[in-house]
Amino acid sequence: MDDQTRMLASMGGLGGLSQADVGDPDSVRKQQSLGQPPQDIGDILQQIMAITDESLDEAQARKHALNCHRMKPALFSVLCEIKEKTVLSIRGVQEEDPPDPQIMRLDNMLLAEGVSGPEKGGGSAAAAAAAAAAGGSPNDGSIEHSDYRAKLAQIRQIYHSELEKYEQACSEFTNHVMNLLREQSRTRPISPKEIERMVAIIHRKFSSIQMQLKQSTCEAVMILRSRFLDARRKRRNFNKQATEVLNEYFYSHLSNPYPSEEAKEELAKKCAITVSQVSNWFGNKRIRYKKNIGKFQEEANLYAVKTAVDAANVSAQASQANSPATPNSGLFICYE
DNA sequence: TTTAATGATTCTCG
DNA sequence: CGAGAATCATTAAA
Repeated sequence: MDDQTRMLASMGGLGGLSQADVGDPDSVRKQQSLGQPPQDIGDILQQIMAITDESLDEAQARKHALNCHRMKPALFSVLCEIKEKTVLSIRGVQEEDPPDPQIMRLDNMLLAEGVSGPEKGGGSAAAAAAAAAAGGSPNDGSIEHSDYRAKLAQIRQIYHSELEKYEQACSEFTNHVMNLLREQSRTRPISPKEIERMVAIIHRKFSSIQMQLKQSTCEAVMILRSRFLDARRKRRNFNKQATEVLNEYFYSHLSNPYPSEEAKEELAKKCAITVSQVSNWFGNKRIRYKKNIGKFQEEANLYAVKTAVDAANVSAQASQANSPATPNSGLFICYE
């Protein structure tokens, strides 16, 4: 066997031109058409069993001979060309790769929710924006909001770690495949273009995985948001002391029960609720009082007495301590 | 279980 | 944008 024959033999699998093919076409047809798998596997096993150190050495030697052969580059380039031409016809199907509108939408949403994009800062800013949009001053540090933020942060963290994992796996896999192909390109006609295409295919696959990740993250955020909104609807009655403070203010300003922004803030602080809750309370109270003054008369009297008593106490204390009168308590309570 | 009370939301209007 | 009004949804009382 001279070098050229041997070379052809070793390339046989790919080019479809093995000695067996040339020498005995019938045998191939027999194997392919009727298909006798048991025999095939048996053959293969036998071949594997027959591998010896010498045969491995021989294969290595053949490989080396092939690599060094002066005709190799020319032959490979021709084979690559042929391959390229046959592949070209198939390629058109999966060629187009425009920026997916779906993935853009997901990206935008993740960015808006502060999941992707700049780290911590962006996230809390978005949460703060959500809090502000929910109505109320930005420092409404209610439990739900911090809870929401915490959950969002958790989602963000998972998202980032997963994304990183996928990216790492993708680059690892790509490297692996590229190395493999480069290695094989020494014994098989593989053009750089083909490697490039392979890499592109891998990236497409991984980006589809990434899209799934983004999608599920979006879903998680949506669920969190809806739960958050629901949670806001779940109300808890204010504690007794808070209601008392609010009622006191209301009935002692009955002629003009519209607390200023500062007064609201003060009340909010006293009652351990938010300013918007104070606003809600006064809105509700005003309308409900107006609707049925009779029903609230008892309450009104009660608080009037209370503030009157308080005022009396305060003034008594004040006169006792000989200190200036307190500025703002029950001054226009004239209940008898 | 029904009902009243109550905090929150949503809408319109000035 | 804030107030009023209607309404929703939950809680507490009956």
